Amino acid sequence: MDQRVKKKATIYDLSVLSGSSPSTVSAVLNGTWRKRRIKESTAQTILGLAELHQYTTNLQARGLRRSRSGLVGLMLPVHDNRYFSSMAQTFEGHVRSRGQCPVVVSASRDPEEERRTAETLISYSIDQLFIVGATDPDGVHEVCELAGLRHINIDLPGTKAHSVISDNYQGARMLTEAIIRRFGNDDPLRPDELFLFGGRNDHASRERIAAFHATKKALLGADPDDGVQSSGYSPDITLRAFEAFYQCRGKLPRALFINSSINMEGLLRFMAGRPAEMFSELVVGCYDYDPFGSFLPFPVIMVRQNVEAMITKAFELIDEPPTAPHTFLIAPELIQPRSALKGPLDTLKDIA
Amino acid sequence: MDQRVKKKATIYDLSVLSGSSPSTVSAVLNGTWRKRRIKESTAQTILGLAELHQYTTNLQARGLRRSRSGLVGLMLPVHDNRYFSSMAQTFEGHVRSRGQCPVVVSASRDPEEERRTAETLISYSIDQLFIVGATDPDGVHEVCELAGLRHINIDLPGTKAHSVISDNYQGARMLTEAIIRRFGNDDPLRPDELFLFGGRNDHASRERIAAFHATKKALLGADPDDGVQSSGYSPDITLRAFEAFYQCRGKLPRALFINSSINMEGLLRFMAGRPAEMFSELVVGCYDYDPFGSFLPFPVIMVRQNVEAMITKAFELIDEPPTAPHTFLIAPELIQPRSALKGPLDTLKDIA
DNA sequence: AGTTTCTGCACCATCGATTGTGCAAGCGAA
DNA sequence: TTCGCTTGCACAATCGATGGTGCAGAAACT
Repeated sequence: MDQRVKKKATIYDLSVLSGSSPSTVSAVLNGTWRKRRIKESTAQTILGLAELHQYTTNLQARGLRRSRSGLVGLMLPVHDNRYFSSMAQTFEGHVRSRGQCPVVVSASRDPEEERRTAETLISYSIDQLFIVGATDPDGVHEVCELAGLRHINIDLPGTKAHSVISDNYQGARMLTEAIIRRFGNDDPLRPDELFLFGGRNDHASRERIAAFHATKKALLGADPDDGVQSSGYSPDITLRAFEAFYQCRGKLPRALFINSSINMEGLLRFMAGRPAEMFSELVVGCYDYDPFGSFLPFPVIMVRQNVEAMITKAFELIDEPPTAPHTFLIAPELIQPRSALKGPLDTLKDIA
Repeated sequence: MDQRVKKKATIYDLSVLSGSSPSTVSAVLNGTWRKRRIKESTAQTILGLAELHQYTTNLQARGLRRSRSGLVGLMLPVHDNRYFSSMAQTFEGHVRSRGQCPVVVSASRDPEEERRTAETLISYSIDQLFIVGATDPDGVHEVCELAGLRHINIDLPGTKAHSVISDNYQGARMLTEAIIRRFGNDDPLRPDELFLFGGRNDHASRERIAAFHATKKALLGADPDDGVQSSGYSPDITLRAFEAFYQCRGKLPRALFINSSINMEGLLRFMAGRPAEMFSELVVGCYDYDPFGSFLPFPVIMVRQNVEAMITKAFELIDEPPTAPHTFLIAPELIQPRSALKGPLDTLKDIA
């Protein structure tokens, strides 16, 4: 009875021990026993035995029978980033509070990997899939659709399922404006002194770049065409973009719009080894919030996407009866330099 | 045939279509068909049909039968932190390269939650569990042991299973030394000017604190008893510790040893709203690495734990036949201020 | 021709839980 | 006493894949 590594108890074991049938045991243990008119005392007996023998449901068996698993998937581009990891943290909280089990995986922004990952999750009969920042949301949709899996896009929109995304245009507008206004009237920013680094050809980048251009034009009167240096979502490519810029012009712009914290890491790589004074006059706007990024030696204005609101909205939508795909915008928030905001961790129990 | 949301094809469907038995189909699809002496041509037929009908294995069914799932679990304290999220990123790479599916979940440093989480994962018949930074590793061990689940501790050691952890003592020694040496001989640091913030009563904190004391004593000749302000792993408690300290002494210490990046966020919260000049002379050592943290306006010396080495070692150990529990130390690395290091993301394909 | 050895596959029990259905015993009413 | 209803549960099919075993027919050998 107390041997190490004993087999786990099953409903059949409890059935023998209790003298009831497996189906009765099953009903008692999964809570449907009142509906099946099982006597209270029978239920108590079985529950007692279950406790005693440390019974736990084999969720694979249940999943096989019910053809759902109780697993809820979150597919991220990458883990190693405060934006996405706070997404994971928030997501977990929601899933847990629904009594399900979160499964967080990353797919490296690779369309092929994204589809494979979705397929794997489907093979485990996950109940729902939240697709965050996918490079090819519609490709993933295809896979989910075939399997009849409820899914929703977050952060980057698709055309075939609901999407909940940051209001990138407004966010970028606010950010560009804040960067420009940061310079006083005595020495105002010139249009050719503000550059955008990062981004690629995705919806978020396009919106941000459009807002960047429009706001520059509106506030600075002009907007030279070369104001944007695409460099994907890679620190190293961004580093090279900065190096190329620097080589070419002999200096950095006075002000930068950086498309994401990942690109911001490219700026850090550029800064490493160069004198701090080189950057003392710099003003940076970054479309993402990172508490440490907010305290760099130069002013960094950041945009915090409202992760909590996005996840909440996504959970609402995913449960609703399906309608024509729609994209929901969630307003992000402008964060002044030197701000240390609370995050999902702050809701955890504090233990000193 | 092309209806939306058709049921997924099973081996039975393919069995009918191909005229072979389900077991033959199964063998062909899971690759054991040569061992079962299935004719090449039969196999090809079935593979062709599988392709045609987009067959994918129902992994819950397989898992039920084989009583393993192909899932490998990683249990983190929290997601929203560069140390743990880089752990997740690295872990994923390893699991994927073994053809299994990573499942990353967090358990909030709550012993109860840790055990529940382990139990849930066990109910899904995960194959292995990597337990990172658990508050009660031995409690989790108990649960795993009962289920015969292979598991290993990372970051915080347990006494009942192998552990792979950072060499906290050496790391803290290096860090303390680097902080002290940062001050020149003309205005050397006094013992009562260096304080440690953060940490609680766990193995890592104890080791670090011990090394902190020892190194202070060795290099500064003395070590007043009140040099340590425990504040758990919570930004807010750390904030309050700084506020209390400041209230009491009217200033911050000249030098700080901060126990983790989470505690470091407490310092950020303290900085927010206070003038930057207040911190211009500060020297900080932080036991954790965060690229943005490395570029704060004052020198921040960081310790980077070798996540890749830890995970690699853990994978080696978890596959080995079990022996008496042993703790393996992995040397961390001292990172000079203003360093932007490569991380797990840099191994991904760069797409501009 | 008779016997042994391969080939190539089918059969069937099994993993553990779920759920539609059936049915006996008990009870009240007619 | 008989009919009908309720109570309390057991039976058995099912989810999809796996793998041990057995067996017919062909090939090889004596």
